Amino acid sequence: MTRLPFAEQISGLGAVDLARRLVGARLLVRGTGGTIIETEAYGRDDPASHSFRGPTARNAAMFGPAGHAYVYRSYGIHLCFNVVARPGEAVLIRALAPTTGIDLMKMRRGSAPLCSGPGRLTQALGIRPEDDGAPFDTTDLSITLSAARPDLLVGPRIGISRAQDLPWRFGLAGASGLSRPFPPQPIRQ
DNA sequence: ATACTGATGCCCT
DNA sequence: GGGCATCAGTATG
Repeated sequence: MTRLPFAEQISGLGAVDLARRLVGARLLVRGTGGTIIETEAYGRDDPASHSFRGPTARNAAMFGPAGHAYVYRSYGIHLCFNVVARPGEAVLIRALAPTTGIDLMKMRRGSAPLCSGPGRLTQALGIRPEDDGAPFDTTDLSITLSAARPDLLVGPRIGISRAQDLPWRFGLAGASGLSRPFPPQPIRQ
């Protein structure tokens, strides 16, 4: 049973919808990976987004094809890994529950936590600057969406100074290994 | 538990 | 020169 290319599965989704869909999906990078448990959406007219001021050399992948990777260096030290949605929109992957290649992740990281936080996750998975702009559905890089729609936690994004009010951070309810706790969730009935 | 600091790349004004 | 979509280490309640 074949499956649609990842780019087609997410075709037309904005960053917020894609961020919600990616929680619970499986991410594999060259033999390491796990279940995505935390994401953040970054929009096109979003003051906290790298795309806010339009295309540059650094953010070019955010304006490239949907369903490709956007990888950038953060604070000069860490890499952060995103999935491109509509033009100028992307989803930051902030945490995984590791399932595959855990020994390799431990060698790269040295100590726990392995994938709790965007910089730790890229180190554990061996993400490289050259992965910027790369497609999924390859032997190096793949995402498998989950059929289930798990309960999500929602909260403000981490580590930004603008648009702090937007509830564009999403987490898998009940997951351990979130990069930070979520605020108390509103009651759903 | 929170608070600060240094490491470092690179786009922005 | 300023400001980060961060982390690890250290210091202090």
